[in-house]
Amino acid sequence: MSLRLSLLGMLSSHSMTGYDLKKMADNTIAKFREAQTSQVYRELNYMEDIGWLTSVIEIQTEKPNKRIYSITPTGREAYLEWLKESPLDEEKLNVSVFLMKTFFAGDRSVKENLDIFKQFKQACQRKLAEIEASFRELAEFQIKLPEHQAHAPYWQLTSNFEIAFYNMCIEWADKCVKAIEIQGAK
Amino acid sequence: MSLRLSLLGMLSSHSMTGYDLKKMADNTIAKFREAQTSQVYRELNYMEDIGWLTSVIEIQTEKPNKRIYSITPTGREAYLEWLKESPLDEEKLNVSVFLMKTFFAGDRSVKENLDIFKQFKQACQRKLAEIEASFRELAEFQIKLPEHQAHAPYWQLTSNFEIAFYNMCIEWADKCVKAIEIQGAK
DNA sequence: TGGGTCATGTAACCTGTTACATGATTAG
DNA sequence: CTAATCATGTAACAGGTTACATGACCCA
Repeated sequence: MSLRLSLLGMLSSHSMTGYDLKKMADNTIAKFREAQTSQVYRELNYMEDIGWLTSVIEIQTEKPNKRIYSITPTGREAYLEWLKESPLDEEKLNVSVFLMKTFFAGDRSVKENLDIFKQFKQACQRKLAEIEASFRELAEFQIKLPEHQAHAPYWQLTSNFEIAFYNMCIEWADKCVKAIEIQGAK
Repeated sequence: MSLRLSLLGMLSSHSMTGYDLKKMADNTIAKFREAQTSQVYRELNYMEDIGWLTSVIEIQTEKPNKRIYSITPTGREAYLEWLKESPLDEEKLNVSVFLMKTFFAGDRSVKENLDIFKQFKQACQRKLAEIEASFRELAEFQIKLPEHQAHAPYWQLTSNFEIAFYNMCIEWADKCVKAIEIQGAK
């Protein structure tokens, strides 16, 4: 789903071939979501079927012909709607999807971006609170299963990771807000 | 795959039903990998087919009968092999798989754990170096596509995230090593 | 002469998700 | 009376991965 929308996002600034999209994805969003060639072509077919894209074949003599995809108004609408969704509208806080959207955030207004990053921060703070709660649950679980003693210290390490992760996200979100404010002031 | 191995890991300390496994997964590894009931049963069937598990039906009168799964020696071997693999043996550094394994790290020796966490740290350091390289690639990409000016500051934010993430991982790995050393000294 | 780039895709498979189905007991 | 708990699963679908197939041109 999010690969689909990312391809759409790339096509929203340029018409391109599947081949170009694959290369662009490798250079940009690959860290959050890899794009297999086969999946790229499948998604393009699908989006053409549902009317988000149209394609034209360009005949070349020295090189293989290429099929150039362009976004349609319906496609652009779908893309902007996806971008607009805040991390709270999505069923759960999915950080890698959030990062993919950040990659396309230039297609949102500065105000929208400020709001979204602030919401993201709050969502992370709530996550931290949840982790504390599940910490207690895990402790109860440990009491019920005393034979798991050897495992307990490592369970703690995974909880520590989560806490460090969301704290990092919060700090990052703060820095993003500042950066966007400076950008917006220009 | 990693859900499969996680279920196997849980069964390696206790024989349990699918229902128990689902509950246990919800209480423990759910943050890294969710387990749908349907998938749990499918994986159990599959692992029984390939000889990693056996099952016995326990007839109950007041409650529905239950099918209790037990790990076989082949299954235990497969589990320990999976656990032993360092983050470098796996094709790519997958942090959430690493965390799942951390959850089961009590089934590895203290020495193995120390090695693995040190290797994890090194892998993260290498990732940081890669990010710097891809930073430059992204910059080139921007030069080629000057119309992407509005996007550039947000691309920067995603790179910042990655850097913060791997730095956090490195710090966490250091703390883990210290914690394991203290634990091992007992 | 061998590997990289350009350019398209198909087929099969694996994993994960959603929705559906059943039914008794027990606690509030 | 109603919701939760115990306990099992199937079917269909969606999304991502792996492997395969083709073929010309260009550069070292």
